Amino acid sequence: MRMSKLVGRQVKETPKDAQTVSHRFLLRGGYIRSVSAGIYTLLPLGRRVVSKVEAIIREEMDRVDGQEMLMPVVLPGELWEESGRYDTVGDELLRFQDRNEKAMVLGMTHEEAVVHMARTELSSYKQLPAMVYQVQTKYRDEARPRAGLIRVREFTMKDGYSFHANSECLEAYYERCHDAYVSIFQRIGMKDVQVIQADPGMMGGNVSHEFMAVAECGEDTIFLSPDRSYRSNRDVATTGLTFVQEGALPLEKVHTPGKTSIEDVAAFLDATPEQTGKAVFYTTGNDELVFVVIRGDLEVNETKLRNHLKESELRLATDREIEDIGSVPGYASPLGVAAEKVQLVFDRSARHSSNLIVGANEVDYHYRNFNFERDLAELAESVEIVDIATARAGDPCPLTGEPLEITRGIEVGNIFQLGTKYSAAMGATFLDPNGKRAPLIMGCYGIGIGRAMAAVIEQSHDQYGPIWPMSIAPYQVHICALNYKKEAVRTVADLLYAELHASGFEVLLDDRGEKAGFSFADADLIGIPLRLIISPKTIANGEAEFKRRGSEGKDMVALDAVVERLKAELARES
RNA sequence: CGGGGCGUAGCGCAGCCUGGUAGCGCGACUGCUUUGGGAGCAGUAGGUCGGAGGUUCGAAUCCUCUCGCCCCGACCA
Repeated sequence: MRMSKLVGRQVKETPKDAQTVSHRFLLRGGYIRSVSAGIYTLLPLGRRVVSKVEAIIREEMDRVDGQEMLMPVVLPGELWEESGRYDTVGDELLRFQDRNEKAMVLGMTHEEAVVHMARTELSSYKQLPAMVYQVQTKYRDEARPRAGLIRVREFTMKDGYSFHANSECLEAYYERCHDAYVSIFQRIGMKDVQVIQADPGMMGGNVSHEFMAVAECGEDTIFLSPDRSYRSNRDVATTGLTFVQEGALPLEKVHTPGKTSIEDVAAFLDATPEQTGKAVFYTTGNDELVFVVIRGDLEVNETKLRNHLKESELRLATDREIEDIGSVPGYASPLGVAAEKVQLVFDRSARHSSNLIVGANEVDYHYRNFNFERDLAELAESVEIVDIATARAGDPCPLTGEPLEITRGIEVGNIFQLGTKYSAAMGATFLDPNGKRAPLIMGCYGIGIGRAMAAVIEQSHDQYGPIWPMSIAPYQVHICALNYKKEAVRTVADLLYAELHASGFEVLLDDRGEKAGFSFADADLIGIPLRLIISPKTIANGEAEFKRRGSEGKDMVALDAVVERLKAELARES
């Protein structure tokens, strides 16, 4: 490609709307342009990078027996009603009506569509397992798009769906897909991708993993053990915390005037927050009250609680609601709680700690020395004890006991063992060898392609621009022809350009005749890995200067050795 | 959806407080010179000041409403 004809200019000044590194460089390098909040046009350079990412993904998906297909972006609402998600998914699902006032949606993921296909195409165990995938536009009406391609409304995703006759088959295939993902992210040049346990969320299912590109600007918080053997999303992270267990002291009611917060009570009674039990009330979507007890220094993790209760809606209860069940806000107590009016949930921290300070369910009073075993013996059967605490940096790792570290990550891929959630709801069944009908067992596998491109830049750049891995660079070689308007330079540059083309290289030729600094700065901003500089000086010696993007060194190469040299450089990459 | 910020030429901004009919840098176009880290000179084109309403003799500037964009948070396969 000749740069004089390349659509998409490089911009010197940083657009004020761009904050993150990848956003700035994608904009400035002429890779993308914003059309509306979270909606982008891919310029030719950006399209080339994305095509390469897609090609690698296709190869790896085909290698695990995936079959590429293509489903529609616009889907009938009734399909989403069948799965139940028409109502359960929030406003991210863009709903609209067609001219006949029929409810339609823009696909934000394609479980419904793929099950619609599967229930007519997959009817026998002999066809299983099967995996189909597509590279397709998704639309999610995000409340707040941000950070360029990291969080957008319209985006391209590779989504794959597997179908199995039994869960062993799903689990085995899930592993294969996991490995394919590891290899995809390696091949597109990501330097640090952590596979972590995740919360399946609205997708449903039990097992799910997220592929996180470690980056400062990431939106997700990841917990890691120092040796990386434990890796988890904040939503599911657990800890190896131990709890103080000593002999139970006598229960003692104490006057604590006006002390309603954990900090105040602890300070007033000369104790630490770890020696207290905190009462937190939630209200479910059905207006039922949940009474959570957790050690005072810990915070409730609402995602864990939501999963435990199998409630999609959960909010903090109002004082009024707390009073309605006979509890006293600020002094609520597990002791004497109206167990028939409220679901009592004990975090393991409160269950396994002894002699806690808890509310007395009476204004201005607390109890010392609450012990679950002794004081709630009669409820021991009915009270659920679970881990619903938010993990903290520095908490012991559940596997190694080492302090957990926290880092930020960009979710570039995720995989789920869906099970039969969609197939059962939508009647996608197959006949097993005994002629028995059963719902298909499913897995699904996604990669955000634009996001992956942005994540690579986050992990591979310098102050001047991206440093593309060879595997996804828009071009492999960038020729800066200085003084291109001089015939001698033009002749050599054009010849080299043609020669490299003939040898199979992807080449960008800067034939604009700009000043050296201008040309170099644009080359840095584009970030192509191999650079050749041709100028009156170099051709006088029959040479070109070779430089690798992102490294300091440069050297002179004889013009007739250039192809060979570049081939060697290319080989070094793979 | 809560909080904050910003909308003036393709991009980055000044002007607004204290109303008087729009400017700077970069970019674009033409010509000449220049050519190894974002060149110089001369010239040209380009803006209903996000939109609507109001106050005023007069509004980019003051008031009201509205739309859009960015950031933080909530939310988020």
